[in-house]
Amino acid sequence: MVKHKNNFGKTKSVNVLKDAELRPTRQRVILVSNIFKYGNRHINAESLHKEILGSGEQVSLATVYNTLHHLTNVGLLRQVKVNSSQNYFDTNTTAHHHFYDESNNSLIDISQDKIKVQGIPKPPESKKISEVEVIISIKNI
Amino acid sequence: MVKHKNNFGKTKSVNVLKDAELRPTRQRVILVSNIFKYGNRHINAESLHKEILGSGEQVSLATVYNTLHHLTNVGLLRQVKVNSSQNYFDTNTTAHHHFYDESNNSLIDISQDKIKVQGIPKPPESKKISEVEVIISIKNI
DNA sequence: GTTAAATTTAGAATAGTTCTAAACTATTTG
DNA sequence: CAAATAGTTTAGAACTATTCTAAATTTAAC
Repeated sequence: MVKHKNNFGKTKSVNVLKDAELRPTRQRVILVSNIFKYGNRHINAESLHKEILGSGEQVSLATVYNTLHHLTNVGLLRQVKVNSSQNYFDTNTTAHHHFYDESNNSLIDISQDKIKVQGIPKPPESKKISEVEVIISIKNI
Repeated sequence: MVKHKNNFGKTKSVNVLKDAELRPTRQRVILVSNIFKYGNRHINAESLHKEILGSGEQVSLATVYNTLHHLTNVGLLRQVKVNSSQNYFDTNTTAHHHFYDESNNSLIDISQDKIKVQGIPKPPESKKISEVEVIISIKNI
């Protein structure tokens, strides 16, 4: 897969963090730059941590977890509901769906307008719907 | 919630196991009886284990895990893909969908004929679809 | 610059699950 | 039906992903 490196440098990362009312610490700036440097991605904590160490920067794994959760709380990331042992965070926070490849635990986006879900029932009393997600599991033929 | 106890005694459990080419050991018979005694359920290993110990029977946790996986492999159970820390096994193996209650990690079945998913895209080259699942996350108002 | 508050960190703790290898049980064979 | 063998169970160790803790550090405000 070809990844396009976007313009997501230090200044932009600092602004993103400030807008989210998160202090732009050295670690968070590194994390935000890496997370949003490419187009939409599906990230898990361990591999993001390795990626950052690999680029010569130092951020602890605990901070990676903390930051992923902070970014999720402010709506910059979204957790994907797949039954992998690891937690996946998606940089695409707009409504969309996923192929989930069971053979290598990878996710592929499916745009919202491709798939129509009809007949969503009313949620139970005193509950509201927070998200509708279609997961299409795939495996090798 | 009211649970209806069905007729799923020892003989029936033994037959279910034999049909699945699993040896009907004491432990497996206990497990199968408990799993299928009520209507459709969403089970996780820890609580099934507690339930069995509570009824005065002895089965190790390792055997609970082993048996849940065996039953899944032969198609008697199905794993549900929600992003809880625990793995859920569903006794309803027919195609259907779920409400996932984020407030208490519980699942509610939605029958297949209620929800229509249209426009499922073709899977990538040399992959095939193994399952299409709609997860409607709900939370307290 | 000083201070107060927020953040980071290493490592411990936790939770859920899988692994291991010895003991046991079910089935097959003679 | 006894012995052989193949499959199963088990306790506990190991493992993996994640969260917690509390001390050290950094940031932001004054």
